Amino acid sequence: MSSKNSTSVSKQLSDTALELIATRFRALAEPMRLRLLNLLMQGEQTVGQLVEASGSSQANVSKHLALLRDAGMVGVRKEGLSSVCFIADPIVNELCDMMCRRLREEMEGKAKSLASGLG
Amino acid sequence: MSSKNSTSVSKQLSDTALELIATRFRALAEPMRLRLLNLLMQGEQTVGQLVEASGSSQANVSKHLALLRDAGMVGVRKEGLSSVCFIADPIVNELCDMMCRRLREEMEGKAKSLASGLG
DNA sequence: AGTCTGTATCGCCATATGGCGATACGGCAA
DNA sequence: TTGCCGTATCGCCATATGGCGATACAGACT
Repeated sequence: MSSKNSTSVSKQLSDTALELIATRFRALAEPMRLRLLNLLMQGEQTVGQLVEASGSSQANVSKHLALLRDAGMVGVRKEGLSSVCFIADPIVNELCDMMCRRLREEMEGKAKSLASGLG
Repeated sequence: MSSKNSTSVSKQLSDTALELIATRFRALAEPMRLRLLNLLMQGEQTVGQLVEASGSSQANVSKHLALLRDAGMVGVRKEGLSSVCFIADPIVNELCDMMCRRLREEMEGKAKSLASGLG
């Protein structure tokens, strides 16, 4: 029980844990990667499809996908010549949904205070 | 209904929405900021306390806190000479808890497969 | 074999960002 | 007023990273 992670009230995180968490969040911290994930939420897609749908270059999409793959968020399955990508970690959906919901609430709040504070 | 946002099954996100989401995630994508948030999860703290507890410089802590404040995640209340900081958005706890849980599962899985795959 | 297609990777550049020391600001004390 | 304390901000540097074009690679087709 001498672990530094006291599971009682305060859960202090170790440096390495912080790095790991930060890395995961960093994977979600780029609009293009979020776009790719958002596209993949609609179902599996080949890299080529993602390139076309995202409007970005093939090189960039490939690079972003590699990062998402390294982060364990996206999986890849070969199918003929193509690489079929899919969301490998359901936490992606949860995190994005949560963040979207929060943003929506916030925007509604802002709109309301704007409307009431116009005078 | 010719909008690119087909509201049926798939929820396509606009560019600005993606930017906003990415910005929020980016605020969580740095170990030092995660450390500050982790410290604040134990309760309100002055900037000075955070400087000491984090082991970072006063300038850096201040800069990170400013970013977290801009992201709406941390609030500040003046108390005498000091600035007392607190977590302003409960989503911080949810997101971090979720991510920590996920990492723990993952590490346990890795340990298990490592143990069984040693041969 | 050669060729084409789909992806991955490389080199480069521009920008963004973290950390540092120094300094400025704002409020309290004497 | 002067001086001190707690924070915020500035300038600088080093690194990391996104986007781009070019290229390498791997598998399928002829």
